Amino acid sequence: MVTLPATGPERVRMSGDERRAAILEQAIWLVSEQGFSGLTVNLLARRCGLTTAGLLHHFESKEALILALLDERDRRDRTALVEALGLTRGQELSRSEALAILTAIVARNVGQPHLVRLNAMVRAEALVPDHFAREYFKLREIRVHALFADLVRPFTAEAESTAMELMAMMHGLEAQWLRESCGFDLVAAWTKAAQKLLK
Amino acid sequence: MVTLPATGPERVRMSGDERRAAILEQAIWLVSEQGFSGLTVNLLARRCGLTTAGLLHHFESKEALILALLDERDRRDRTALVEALGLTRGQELSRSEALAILTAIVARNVGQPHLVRLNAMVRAEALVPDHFAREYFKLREIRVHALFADLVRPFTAEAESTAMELMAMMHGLEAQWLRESCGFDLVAAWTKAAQKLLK
DNA sequence: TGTTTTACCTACTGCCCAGTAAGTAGGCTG
DNA sequence: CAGCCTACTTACTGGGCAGTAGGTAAAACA
Repeated sequence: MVTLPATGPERVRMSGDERRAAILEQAIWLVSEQGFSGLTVNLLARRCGLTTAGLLHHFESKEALILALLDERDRRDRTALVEALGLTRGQELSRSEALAILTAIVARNVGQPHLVRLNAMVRAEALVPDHFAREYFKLREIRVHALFADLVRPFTAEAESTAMELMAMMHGLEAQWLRESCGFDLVAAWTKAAQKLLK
Repeated sequence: MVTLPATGPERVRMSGDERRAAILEQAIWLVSEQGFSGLTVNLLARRCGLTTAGLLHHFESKEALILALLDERDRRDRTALVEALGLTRGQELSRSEALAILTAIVARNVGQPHLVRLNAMVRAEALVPDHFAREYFKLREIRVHALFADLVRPFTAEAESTAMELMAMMHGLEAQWLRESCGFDLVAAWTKAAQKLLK
């Protein structure tokens, strides 16, 4: 292996937790820039100022790293969701309150297109029948589906199908927005679309 | 390279065109089964009963092969679309006629999930900023967008945004359908959703 | 202060990758 | 039947890949 010299003099020694966090942060950027198949252990290691072996000291395999990556992204997402739901926890929401929450989620995503891209790309990659992350996404979508359904149930007869439509629309619009290099107002497009779905 | 022996006695010699078609057919299956990164020249060659070198006699590089693959898929899709549009060419469509056409497109896709998966996976992969297929998908989505907009213009004030919503919903629902292993009635879900969007 | 733990390195392995060079053999055309 | 075109082969190359073995030195702890 072409173990390039680690970034020379300014080599840093971090604690395990710090280093792992730094690696995951870089990994998120790398996947979003280069795609899933563009994530190589050596490249990621170099970006972190490490060697391959140094990186693999913290994650025992590439697959383990990717699963940790997904968890990390998920954790951030969940945090944001909880914030968006915020004070309204457990209440019966009105149509416009639900719409506001859904829009807040999308609005947050607008601020971090690299995370949205990461998500979109790995989610698609995981469509491969025996993909190791397939189950992960299946479960995740079930959770989000349940959340959306709860959100709209108070004022919608068909909460299940509406939730599915909202998810499909959100993912679909986000993908188009990424394809057009964030060149249109995603929040506006989403709000307009979501209103049609929330009848 | 581990050039495995080509399939022994039943080795077939085809004409260039036949062989190229056979290779593309196999490639479509392979990508849809293994993902984009699962497409290796050697594996594809073996599935076609060829060696790596034999395959590369027909496509000068892997990238050229993939672009040919996209064109092939596109060609099939367009053929289907023309069929769906069929007799209605150039007419002003009613809302229910437009819905019928949109549903026909989805209904056709239900019959070939491997093509849908191929499409979804490569489209996501092409979100990478400098991906060689990025421009391809950008143009393609513009074309489909224009087509959908024309379809709904006669009875919709906001044809542009509605077309975008339809595309997003179609892709989003198809992705969920694939993730759930074709485990729900995609056409029904689509029809219900499209009706909400066509106001 | 001596011992242990751990972050990280150098140096390496074996594998698979896309692609090439040079030759063989089957089918078509003169 | 002669010669050519082309489909396809064997055999190879250089490079990148994930992962490993074994060592070094800094921090943490006794």
